[in-house]
Order: sequence, then C-alpha cells, then structure tokens
Amino acid sequence: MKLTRKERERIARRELIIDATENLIDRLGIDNITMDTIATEAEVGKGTLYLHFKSKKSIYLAISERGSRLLNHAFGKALLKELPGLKLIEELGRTYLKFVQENPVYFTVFNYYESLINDDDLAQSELAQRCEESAREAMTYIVRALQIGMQDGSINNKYDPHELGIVIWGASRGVIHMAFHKQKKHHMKILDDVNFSLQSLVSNFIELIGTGMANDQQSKNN
Amino acid sequence: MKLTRKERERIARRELIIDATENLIDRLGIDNITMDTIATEAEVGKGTLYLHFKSKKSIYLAISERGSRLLNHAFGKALLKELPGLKLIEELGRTYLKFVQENPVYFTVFNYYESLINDDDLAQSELAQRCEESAREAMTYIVRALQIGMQDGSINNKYDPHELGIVIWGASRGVIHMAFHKQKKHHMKILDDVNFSLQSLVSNFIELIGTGMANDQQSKNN
Amino acid sequence: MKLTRKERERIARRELIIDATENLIDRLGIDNITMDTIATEAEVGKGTLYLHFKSKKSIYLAISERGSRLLNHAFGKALLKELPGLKLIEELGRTYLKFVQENPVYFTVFNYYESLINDDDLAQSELAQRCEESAREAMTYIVRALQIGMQDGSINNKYDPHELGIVIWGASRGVIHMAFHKQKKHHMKILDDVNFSLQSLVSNFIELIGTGMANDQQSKNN
Amino acid sequence: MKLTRKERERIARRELIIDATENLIDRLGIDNITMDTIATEAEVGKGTLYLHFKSKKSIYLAISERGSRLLNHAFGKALLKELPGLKLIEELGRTYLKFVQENPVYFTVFNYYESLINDDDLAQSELAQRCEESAREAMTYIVRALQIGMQDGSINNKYDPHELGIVIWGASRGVIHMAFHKQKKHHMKILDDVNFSLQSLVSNFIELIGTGMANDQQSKNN
DNA sequence: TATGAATGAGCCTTCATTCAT
DNA sequence: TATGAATGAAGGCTCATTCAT
Repeated sequence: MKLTRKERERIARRELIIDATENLIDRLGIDNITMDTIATEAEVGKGTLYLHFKSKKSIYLAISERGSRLLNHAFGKALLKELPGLKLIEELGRTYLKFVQENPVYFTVFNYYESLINDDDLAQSELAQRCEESAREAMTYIVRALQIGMQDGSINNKYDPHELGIVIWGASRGVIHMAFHKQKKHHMKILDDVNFSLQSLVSNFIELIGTGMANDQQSKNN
Repeated sequence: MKLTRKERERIARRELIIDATENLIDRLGIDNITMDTIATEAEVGKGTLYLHFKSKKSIYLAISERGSRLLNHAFGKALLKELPGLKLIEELGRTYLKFVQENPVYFTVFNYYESLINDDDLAQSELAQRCEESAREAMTYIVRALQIGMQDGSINNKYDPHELGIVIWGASRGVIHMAFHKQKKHHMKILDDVNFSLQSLVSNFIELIGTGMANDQQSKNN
Repeated sequence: MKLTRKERERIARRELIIDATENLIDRLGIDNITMDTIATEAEVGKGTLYLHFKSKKSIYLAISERGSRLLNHAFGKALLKELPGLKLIEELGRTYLKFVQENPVYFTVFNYYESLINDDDLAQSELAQRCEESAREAMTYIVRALQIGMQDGSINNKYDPHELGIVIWGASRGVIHMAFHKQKKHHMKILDDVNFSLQSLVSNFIELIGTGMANDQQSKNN
Repeated sequence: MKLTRKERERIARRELIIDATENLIDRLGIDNITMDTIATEAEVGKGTLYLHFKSKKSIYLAISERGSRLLNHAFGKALLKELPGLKLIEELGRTYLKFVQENPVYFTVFNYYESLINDDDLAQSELAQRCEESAREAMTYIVRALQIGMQDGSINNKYDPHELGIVIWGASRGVIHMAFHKQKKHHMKILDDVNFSLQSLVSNFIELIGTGMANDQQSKNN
C-alpha cells in the first residue's frame, strides 16, 4: 500500500486546504468564509480548490468526515477499557466532551452537516457516504456500550439499546451545544444567570442519564 | 392602553409579514427565502418590509420571539397542574414535544437563533432583548418545576436546579432535534437503522431523565 | 391604450439597455461583451440588467426581436408597391440588403439566433415566441410575393412557393453574409481576389435568381 | 520525402487530437467542448494538446483545414466529369450537399471560421494561410466550371465568373445552412410550416440558379 | 406610510493556458 | 516529448438594502 510521491503530494494538498478552512472557520465563523478566503489562507490558487473539491460544501463535508474519523478513533479507544457498560457510557460522554473542547471546529461543522447533505449531488458523493458510515459507526459504539451494560447488569434492560443510543446521542449533542455556546460568549442570557462550566454541566448530564439508565440493584451500591 | 386605528393597523401589518415568512419557511426552508419572496407572499411591497423590520434577520428574530412567547404560554399552563415536581418536568417535556410537532417552524428558527444574535446590531435591539427574556422565562419554568420537585421530595436535591435546568433544556432540544430530522426525511443513515417514532423517542428520553433525577431509595444511598 | 408614466419609464429603460448592447456589439463584437460592459455602457447598475432581462442571452434575443420587427416593417412597405411579383421579390431583396447595410448589428445577432434558442428556458419565453413569429412573418412576405408572381405570370409556377421562399431566404442570407464579411474586412482571401461591392454582388444575385424563377416567356424578353 | 518514425508519430498524434475533437463536436456541440474533454477523448495529457496546437481555436482551425481539403478533393473529382459547364455547376452543388450531409462537423466548423480568424495571432499562422488557400481553391473550382460553361455556351456570359462564383458559393452555404437546421431540429418555426427535405431544397436551389445562369437558348429547351 | 426600481458588492464556478517534473 | 496540477482572470448571476416618488 505504498503511495507514489504524486499521490502523497495530492493528499497533502488536499489536507492543506482542509486545514486552512478549519482555521478560517475557527477565526471567522463558518458563515463568513468564501472560496477566495480559503484560497488565500491555503496559499493556493482559487482554481486549485476546485481541483480537489467539487464545491465549497464539499470542503465542509471533508472536514466533517475528518472530524467523524477522529471522534470515532477516540470512541474506539474509550470502549477498550475494562469497565462495566454503564461506566463505558460515561466514558464515552467524557470522550465526546473532551473531543468537542479540543476540536470546536468539528462541532461547528457537525451542526452544519444537515444543510450539506441537503445538496442532492453531494449527498450521493463517496465522501457523503463515508460521513454517513462514520456517523453510523459512532452510533454503534454507544449501542455496544449499552449492550455490554445490559449484559453485565449495570444498565437497565428495559430500553431498546438502539433507541436509547439515539436518545443519548441526541441529548449529549444538545447539552454540549448549549454549554458550548456559553463558552463562546455567543450571547444568551439564560446561560449567564447561572455560573457553570461546560465541565460541570456535562458531568451533571452524565450523572443524570447514568442514574436514569442504571439497573436498580447496581445504582443502590453506587 | 387603547390603540389608535393606525397603531392597530401597523401591528397587523407586522404580523402579516411574520405570518408570510413562517409559511415560507415551512414551504421552502429557511435557506431559500429572499426578501422578494416574503414581500410577494405577504402581498406587500418590498420596501414595506423595511418599514417594519430593520433587516431580514430581524424578521427571523421576530418569529423567534413569537415562538418563545407561545412556548412560554404552553409552559405556563403546564405548570399550573397540581402535580409533584417530577411529574411537572415530564409534563413540560411532553408540552415541548407537542409544541415542536405543531409548530415545526419555530423549532427551525430557534436553531437559527444563534446566527441571528451574532449580528451585533441586532443583538442590542429591543427585539433581541425580548427574545432573551423569553428564553430566560422558559428556563425559569423548568427551574421552578425542579424546585417544586426538590421541595416535595420527588426530585433528588443533589443537583443545582439551575444547572439541572440547563441540562434538561439542552438535552431535550438535542433529542427532539434528532427525532425531528428523521421525520423530515433529511437523510441520515444512523436514523434509518432503528425504527422509532418521535413520540417514543421522547417518551424514552423523559423516562430516562425522569428516573435519573427522581428521588428514591436507590438514589438516597448515593 | 395609454401607458402610465411608470410603464413608459420601464420600457424606456429596457430600450436603453438594448441600445447600449447594440452599440457594444457594433464596437466590440458580440463575443467580447460582458454584463459588466453592458451595465457600464448603459450607465446602469449590473443588477438592473437582470431586472429587465432574465439573462445575457435574453438581451440578445430582445435585439433579435427588435431587428425582426424593423425588417418586417420594411418588407411590409416594399410589398405595398404596385409591381409584378417577380419585381416584388427583387424589391424585397434590395430591401433586405439595405436593411443589413444600415443595421449591421441585427444581421450579426440574427446569425447568433440559433445559439440563443438552444437555451431551453429561453426558447419557451414569450420573447422567443415573438421572434419566431417575426421570422414566420418575414417568410410570409416572401411567399406572398411569390404567389403574386405566379398569379400574374411573372414567376414560374413550377415551384412550390413555400419551398422556394425558403430557398430564397436562405440563399439571400448566405450571399449577404459573404458580402458582409468582405466589407467588414474580416480577412478572407477568396473575397480579395475579386473586386466587387456588396451592392453589385447582391444585384447579381437578384438577377440570377430573378431569371431563374422567371416564367420563360418573361425571361426571354428580359 | 521520407518521414522519420518520430515525424510520422508526431503527425499521427496530431491527427488523433483532431479526430477526437471532431467526435466531440458531433456529440456535444462546438460550444460545449473544453480542452479537458479533448484531452480525455484523445487519451492524451492536456499539456500535450499544446505541444501540437497553439490554442484551442487552432485545433478548430485545423479541423477547418482538413474539411476544406476533403471538400476540395471532392470538388476536384466532380470537375473531372465530361459535362457542359452548367451541368458541372450542378454537379458541384450536389457534391457540396453530399459532403455536408456526410460530414456535418465540417459544416459546423466552417460556420465557426470567422470567429477563428478574428484572432489576430491565429490569422497569421501558417495554418490559417492554408485554410485561406483551400477556400480560394474551392472558389476556383466553381469559377472554372463557370468559365467552362461560358465557353461552351451553357452558361450566360453576361456575369463576371468570379463574382458569380461568390454569389453561388454564398447562396449555397445559406441554403444548406437553413436546410441543415431543420434537420437538426434546432427549433425554428418557419421551417416547420413547410415540409421539405434537405434534398429537395437543394435540388430546387440548383434548378433555380441553374436556370438563372443558363444561356437563353438552353433555358428555353429546359 | 407604501412602493418597487435600482443598486453593486459579493459569490461560486469555469477553463484556457502555463510550467515544473 | 508528455504530463496534469496549478493558476487566476473572467464571467454570470443573486439579493439585502436603499431611496426617489
């Protein structure tokens, strides 16, 4: 699986463009980016962008794909720990939080994802397929942890693990989204009233749903 | 506090524009709306829009404000019921779900809110203030229910009610957001794997966090 | 059928844009025109162009329509003369020549017409319909003259007048096109070898086909 | 005048590119061709195109040149027939028609010729010279036939053969151009009104100008 | 107050041509 | 000679906002 120099350079160029775009999203916000800006930031001709990406949205999709990959990698490592299922779920939650804190750009792009796949052309691209696959994989990590927990008795098995997985995934996104905003100082007065940290908010969330899904026998001894 | 005919007409005109925009968001999606389409839909001159709203974003903000008001109204009624705090929280959850199902447009606009208040001018407008106030009010309903529950012993008082409120609020948004998308058939393969209804997803969520925050013999020993 | 001031101004603006574009075609050639150029020449904002025309091609189509109208007007007047059919055909030929000489721009645009109606959207526009109608009308003038000539015996009735009309129309276009180029000094060495004027070329052409279509009794005595 | 292998290969490569471009013009239309598509179709690197041609227009010019050469070849053969001049002219007309029917691509490119030689650089290229030469040669064939006809009495010698040649050439192009369009189903309502074939249109045309240029003694007996 | 014509900055995208390898 | 990645000028079009009437 050796790559030729050409191939390596091609990939490097592509990564370069993605890097530049990530920086810009971080600095300017995803709504204030033009192909010109990206070209300038990447120190590349505007036409070159279209050599590597079909469209602007396609660049965002590539970032999304990269982000998913990284997140899945982190999830995969979290799942390796020898812990009861319930603890694994908590571990995944903390992993997600850490990921978002360290890579806020990806979180931004994830939230943009829907509008990307609304583009029919793009939706059928191989890149989009890979994104979907990554999302499914992330979901699978959660479901696995739930199944493990139901097996080892740490998680109440009255829920369907797939459905519970979606609930957890959605709820986590929502909580982190909110916490995230506070941090970014995007105004939002509700968030000013109480003085909390992203950290504590997520901790609370983890505890809340942890208790919620725990098996009675287990939770007693916790 | 009688309004003159002129004032009444002015307000009616304003509402007309908001109505038209809501319809368009529903029909075309919030990203495919121009001031022209709004003017046409509202059967009003394009210039007139600017007599009533400072900008396009300001119209969206007005929708947001109207939505918050309606939601708060529903929340207010839910809180009137004579129920233990834990049940009130569940009631609020169901109320939120019902609201979103009946008024998907507002949910769409709420999710757009952040990009609206990024506009510094708009952020300081009286309209934005009112939005913030509404959000704060919604939050208060939740916190009240939590406080009631902690008082009457139905909710575990180990959490800070404000912080828990934010967690619940964010998590709810996230869960509903996800369920919502499935319904809208915005692709998303993860959601295809499991066959669930918005209804059951939210039920599960309510049960999950209900159990999680409940005061019971189990949690007492924590 | 009084027009309001608004309507009159609207039409004037439209004509202004058409005028400007005609000037530019004359000066720069139809292939070197951009919407920016047109806007500048018309002393109008670029957006204004799109207020009056759907696209660049649509402007050309409007010029085409105007040209056809003018040509038809000239044809109509030519046909009013009290002459035998054969002479009417010759008259139409001279009219066409005069028109092209005086309005070279229209000839240029006519030759561009095909690529305009290849645009499916445009092809169904009302403007395109009017163009087609004009072309048909022009054709009708020729056919009428032929029919008159066959009636009065000046034109050999062995031809189908419609088919002959098309032949004459096409042949005229071709001859004038060629003569035109010579004049415009668009290189073309063949045309340099012989020293002829557009005038004499067309005269010859008219005589040639005039003789060709004449009734034998007539042609002998011509 | 033996060519080295290198030289032969070079020429083959060049022809290959021309072939590919002709195919594309036929399939996509001359306005929808890019250097990329040509390179792909020719299975050659994009840069290679520029090793053999100075520019895109230059490729078209080469096609034009090839087409002229082929047409001249056909004209040459037609002129060999032992026929009175008038019949030779008709023969040339039929030859032209056959050529266009069998090689529509060349007709397309011929019509594009003018815009090619508007490019000053190109106009002075050796290729352009050869094109001009070919056109002159084609013209000469017509003039020769006319001269023969005037000599043998079949063609009325009141015309200047050069001028008449240009008239015939231009008129033929015009008639065929029109007939051609009908066939290509490029809309054009005038052409729908009458049901004619390219064949019959050109026949009529040939008869028309044949009669027109015939000597009186001849035409009487026709 | 109401209108809608006018504006022009801004955007994405295309493509002929160049040039380092 | 052959390649194809890189370029960037150029182009058509959109749309929020302004302003004269």
